Amino acid sequence: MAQKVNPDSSSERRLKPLRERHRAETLAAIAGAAEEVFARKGLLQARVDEIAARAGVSVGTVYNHFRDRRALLSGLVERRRKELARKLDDDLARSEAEPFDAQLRSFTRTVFEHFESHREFLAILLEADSASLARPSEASMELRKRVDALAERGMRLGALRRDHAALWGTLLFGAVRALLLHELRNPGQIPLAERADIAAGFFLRGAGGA
Amino acid sequence: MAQKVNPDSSSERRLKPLRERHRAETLAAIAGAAEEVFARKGLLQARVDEIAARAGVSVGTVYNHFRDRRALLSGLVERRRKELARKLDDDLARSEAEPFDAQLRSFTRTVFEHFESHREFLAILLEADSASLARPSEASMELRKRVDALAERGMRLGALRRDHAALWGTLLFGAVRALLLHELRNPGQIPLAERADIAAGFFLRGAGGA
Amino acid sequence: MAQKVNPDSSSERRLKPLRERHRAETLAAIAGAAEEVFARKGLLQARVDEIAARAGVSVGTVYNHFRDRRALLSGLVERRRKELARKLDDDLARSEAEPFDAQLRSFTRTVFEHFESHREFLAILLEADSASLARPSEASMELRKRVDALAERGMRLGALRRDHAALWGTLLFGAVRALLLHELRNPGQIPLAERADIAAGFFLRGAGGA
Amino acid sequence: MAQKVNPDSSSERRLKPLRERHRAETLAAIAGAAEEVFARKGLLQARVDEIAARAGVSVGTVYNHFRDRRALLSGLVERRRKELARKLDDDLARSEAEPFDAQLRSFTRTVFEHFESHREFLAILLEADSASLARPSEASMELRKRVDALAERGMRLGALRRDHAALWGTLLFGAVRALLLHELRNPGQIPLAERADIAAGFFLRGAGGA
DNA sequence: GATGAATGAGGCTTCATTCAT
DNA sequence: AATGAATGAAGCCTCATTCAT
Repeated sequence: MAQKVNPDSSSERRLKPLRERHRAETLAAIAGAAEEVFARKGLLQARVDEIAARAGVSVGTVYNHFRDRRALLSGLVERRRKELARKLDDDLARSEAEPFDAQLRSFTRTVFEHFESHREFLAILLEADSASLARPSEASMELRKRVDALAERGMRLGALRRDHAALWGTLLFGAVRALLLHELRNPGQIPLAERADIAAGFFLRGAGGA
Repeated sequence: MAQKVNPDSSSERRLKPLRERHRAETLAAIAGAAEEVFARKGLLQARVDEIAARAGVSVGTVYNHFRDRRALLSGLVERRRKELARKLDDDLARSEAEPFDAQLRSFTRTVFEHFESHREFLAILLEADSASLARPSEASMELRKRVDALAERGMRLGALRRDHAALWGTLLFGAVRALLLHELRNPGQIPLAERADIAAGFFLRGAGGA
Repeated sequence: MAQKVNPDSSSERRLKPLRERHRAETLAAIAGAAEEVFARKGLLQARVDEIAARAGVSVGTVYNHFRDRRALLSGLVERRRKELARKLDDDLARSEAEPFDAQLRSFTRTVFEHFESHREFLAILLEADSASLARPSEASMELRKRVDALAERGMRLGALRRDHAALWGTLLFGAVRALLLHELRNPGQIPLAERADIAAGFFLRGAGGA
Repeated sequence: MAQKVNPDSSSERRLKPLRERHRAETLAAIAGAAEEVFARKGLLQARVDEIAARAGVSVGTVYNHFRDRRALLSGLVERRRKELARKLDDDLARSEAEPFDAQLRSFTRTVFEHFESHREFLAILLEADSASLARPSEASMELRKRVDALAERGMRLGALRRDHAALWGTLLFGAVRALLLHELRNPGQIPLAERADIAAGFFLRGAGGA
């Protein structure tokens, strides 16, 4: 393959990506550290300089990447939520043809898996969600859209009743959240796969008798 | 026997109760103000100064009644939780003989009513609940006991399945919480009584189709 | 003996002394508590309300007896110093005819005995002495007068040199103070009587060889 | 070997030392200001704000260098004590071969000189010494070691009696302290050199007659 | 860009003192 | 004269943010 190289710009070409790569690495380090510190200390007590220290950079560097503390936090939250949103989109697309029951289980499973890999940060998401009652974030809305879309499918397929259409999303979310909290407080008690099934089963059939 | 009552000494007798009454009033004023300010500004941003000002007392007075900011907040939360716990006890006692379905509706109704009368403070309870993931408060445990007791009754009456006995409490709580959040974000959309019925219905039967 | 009693005023006569006696008791209780608390917590950290509590009275009562915190403290110090001054006066008068050597030992012994009976408060006196470098208190001057009078006697009797007349008082005080401090830090190591002798001996002859 | 020195990179090399130098200057400014303010206002009344202002820095900067007010104060005291300890070590080494009489005078002279150059801070040292009766600081112990070492020499040389070996250090300290206090209250009355001689003379021979 | 010392507004808490009862 | 809740000025300390190097 012929390489079209402009000798003069080659170093420049490489330079930028290099810098960008380095920039990205720094950013990732900060984000990772922030995630950990926010998770460990809580939204209130997490301090910027501790995040910087844990990321192995100076405070100044943190502020070169994020406008302020608020931006750092919300950036993180949004990032994780978008990640989850993407996964859920894949999921919804993949399971389109399956019966609703399977779609629902796939959905809850994806959610539980996502939290499993960022378990530490879970507390933050739960907290942030409650703390900003007034103004649900954009990413939070994005998530809601997926849940609502799933609920809509369920109703279309006749798997969900239509009597409280507007609430199914909220309630599915609530059931998942409750199990996540349970898992946080009683770690390792119920295997992930089962948790997903329980959430889906409860959402569909409730706790009612035989 | 003739009672030798010195009318002047009665003032002495009344002295202590009077002070105590006044002290209690001050306490109530502080608690009320704190509830409002914490609710309006959030757990993070509420300032002791502002609470004192709104209560019409000086900062020092706040600290005469609460060791520190933390104690003020947790005191409030505990107080409200205990209040609710008491109401739920009454409720459980009153509805003992009724069918489980009715007991459950009564229970959820009491919870919604409680939050309705302290709507401003609701955000705090929800927040505080998540924020203290590690160490659920005593009062929080008290509430859980009531939910678990109700679930136990349900299972005894054959109204609830036994397959996930340990989770029913958590899930009922989750459903109620979800509807509370929905109400907070869409105020006045669903009447209280109906909310209670929806929560109970969903818990028993899920969202699954006809 | 005929008692000349005015029947109308008799109750009044007894009343006043009674009240005064009671007043004196309260005062003593406060002073005692203050002495203890100042000694235990230090001049800086001793709090008025703790003193009141330990005296078994309310804060208000403390302020009925002392203008302010400063007056309470200096009152105490002055009181103890005056007590010591009185004892030293007795001492000086009693030992007037004895040889200087004996007078000196008697003097130091009285000082050590005084501190022995208020050991806890000793730290305060030492502290207060240094702390108020600028303005030695009136009572402090009173004490100095006694020491200086003793030194003057010593010189008159030819027992003390005259080369540094103005300093003997200071140096005697210094020697006594040093031994008091030693005792505080190594309690019970040297019996009181010996301490007095050591101080007197050192003051007269120094530490120099045979 | 040719040294490839990039002049531009030298600035990088100098960067850290420069900052460190500046940091050290700030520290010195704070320490100096603290010394002055503590001396002028007293251990009790000196405020951190004022120290910062006088040092020409913000409060925060003070706290970047000292954990808290207590650390600031004890840091200062320790620093001065260590300084004196070093001087005394030099002194003890230098005068080793001289007769004890001369060693002693050299010792006291060094102490008086030290206080002369930090006269303002003297009050603090005297105060701090009494205030911390319970727990003599490390540096305070260091000083005691020097005095005790000197006393030990004196006894070895037969210049000091052995009857109260353990007390000579304490008593020498006491004599010096007494003269310092005298100087503070009657400034300029006795020249420094003479003060040192008086202290030494008194310690060796006492105040006793011809 | 990275660094990290400096900044200083902002919040919490204390505690001597007052005063209505 | 005693009480003790209320007062609020005063201090300490934190920590997000800036900026000179």
